[in-house]
Amino acid sequence: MSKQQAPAEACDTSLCGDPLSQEQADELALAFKALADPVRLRLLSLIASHAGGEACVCDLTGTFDLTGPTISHHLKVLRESGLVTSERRATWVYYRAAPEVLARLSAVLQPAGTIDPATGTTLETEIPA
Amino acid sequence: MSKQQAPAEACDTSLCGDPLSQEQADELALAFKALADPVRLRLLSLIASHAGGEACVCDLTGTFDLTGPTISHHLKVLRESGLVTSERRATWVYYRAAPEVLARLSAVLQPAGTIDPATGTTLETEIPA
DNA sequence: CCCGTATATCGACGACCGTCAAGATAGACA
DNA sequence: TGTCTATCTTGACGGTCGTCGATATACGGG
Repeated sequence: MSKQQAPAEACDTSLCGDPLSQEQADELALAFKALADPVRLRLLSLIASHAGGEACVCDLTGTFDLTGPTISHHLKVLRESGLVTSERRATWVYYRAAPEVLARLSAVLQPAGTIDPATGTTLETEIPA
Repeated sequence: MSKQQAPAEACDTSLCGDPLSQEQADELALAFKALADPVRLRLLSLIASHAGGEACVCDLTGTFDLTGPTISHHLKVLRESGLVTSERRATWVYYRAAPEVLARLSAVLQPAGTIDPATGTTLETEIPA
């Protein structure tokens, strides 16, 4: 298989195009570090897949054999990494996923293997005719 | 290899569709943990962007202010997580990125934010009143 | 205003991680 | 065989991370 060299834009935000400066790597590593824990991954998926696109903390704690403070800690890591946002409504705090941040991370990983040679675009830039 | 691009199934391998079992989360966390370090991210990007799709260790060590053993350690983490493969040719060892693994991780993150609304899948950017 | 529930912070402890120096292994070549 | 270079392994040290119990803050309801 020959290597597919897509238009310059497709590689701009990915691993295949730029040797990734130290600052970029530092920033990306912070985000991936937030994803590098099974509990946080499950929290994120619970939030992202929850009806209405948001989930209250009380919806999340029951899923794990972990104490409240631990869940709160993981949510804080997700929040500070920008992967989720939180909003307090009355007694409860609701979390929702941050689509742009997730899309950015996805774009970094994608073109290294799955650039479509035909369009040269990634999925999120694909425009239906 | 089949493409999982069917509109209705776009959530099957992503955060938006499945609450992500503990086993899935454990496995994904291992991969993201391998990405959760600036040095490894830069190593991966150097490998992925290198001419011919592969890079020898001697091409990589010069980029960092780190000792040989440390680079070797990071390459081992990348190797054991499946993100890269290695092959010895004569005195040198060549590394290349593993496209399928990267694509899988990319797919996990993507649909949470960037599914086309026409496909009818959940979309967090679209917030109904 | 006080009480109960929901969520977050603090402080501590054990486990894991990144880094290094020293030594080991693999291959090329004489 | 012996030596040189390239790469990996080992063992150790300091720092960071996940988890907990105790405590604090926020809010609604009596």
